[in-house]
Amino acid sequence: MKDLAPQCKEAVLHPDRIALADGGMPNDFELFALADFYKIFGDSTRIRILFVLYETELCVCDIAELLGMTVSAISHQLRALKQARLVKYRRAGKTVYYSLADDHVHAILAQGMEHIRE
Amino acid sequence: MKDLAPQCKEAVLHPDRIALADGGMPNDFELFALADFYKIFGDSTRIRILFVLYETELCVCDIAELLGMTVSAISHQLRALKQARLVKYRRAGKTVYYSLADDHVHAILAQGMEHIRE
DNA sequence: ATATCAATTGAACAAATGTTCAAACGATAT
DNA sequence: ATATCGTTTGAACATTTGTTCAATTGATAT
Repeated sequence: MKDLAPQCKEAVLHPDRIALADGGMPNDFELFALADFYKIFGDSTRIRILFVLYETELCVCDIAELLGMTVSAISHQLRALKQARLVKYRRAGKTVYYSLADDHVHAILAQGMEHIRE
Repeated sequence: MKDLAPQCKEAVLHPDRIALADGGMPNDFELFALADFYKIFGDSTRIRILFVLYETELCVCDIAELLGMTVSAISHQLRALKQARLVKYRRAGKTVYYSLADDHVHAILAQGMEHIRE
C-alpha cells in the first residue's frame, strides 16, 4: 500500500471517468477472493491434477504416476485443492481416493480449456 | 521433473483408471497455456485493474489514483495484461489510455465475479 | 507388538513474483 | 535546445510459492 496522494500534476486527470469506474466496483473482499480463486488454477501441477481427475477418481499414488512427480509434491498440491473445495476425497484402508468436488468444477475446467483452444 | 518409476509398491495401483484418466487428457502444451492464462487473473492488483477498466478507459495515472498505488507498479502490471491481450491502449499526446481488449474479457470478469458471489 | 505401506506434514531450499526506486523515454510546450 | 509531464523500464529487494527430503501419521496385516 502507498499514500493516497495524487500521482500526477493535475491532481486527478479525469474525475468523471474515475467516478464512473469507481461506481460499479466490487468491494475489496470480493476482488481478493476472486484473485485467490484464480490463483489455484494458475499452477500447471494443480491444473494437471484437476484434469487427470476429470474422468475418474484416483489415489495419490496414481496421480503421482500419471504426472511423473513424487507423492509428496502431489499431496501438497492436493491440500491446496482440498482447501479451495475443488476436490473431495474418501479413504479406503490405506488408500485415499481423490475426485473433483462437483460438476461445477467440471464445468469450469471445460470452459477454461475451451477458451484456450479458441 | 522426476523419474517415471512407480511410486508405490504395486507398481501401478489402478491401471484401468490410469488408462481412463490418461485417455481424454489435453496435451501438455494446452495445460500449461491454461495455467498461464489463469495466472494473470491470480493477482489482486491485476484483477483490480481489470475491474476499474470495466466501465471506461482510463490513463495510467487515473488507475494508480483509484487503486492507491504508484504509477510504476501499475505500469508494470499493465505490461503483463497487455502481453496477455487482456487490455489494449491508445496514446493521446503524453497520456496513454488503457481499456479492456474486447467484450470477451468483460464476459470472463463478470462470470468470475458471479462464481465468487454464489 | 512389530512391520509394512499409502499418505501427510514441516522445514529447507530454490525459483518465481510484485513493488520500489532511480533513470530513461516520448510527446508537448516555451 | 531546454524543460516539463506522463509513462515505461531495469535492477534491487522482499515476499511468495513449489518441490524435495526426512520424519510422522493412519490403517492393515502378521
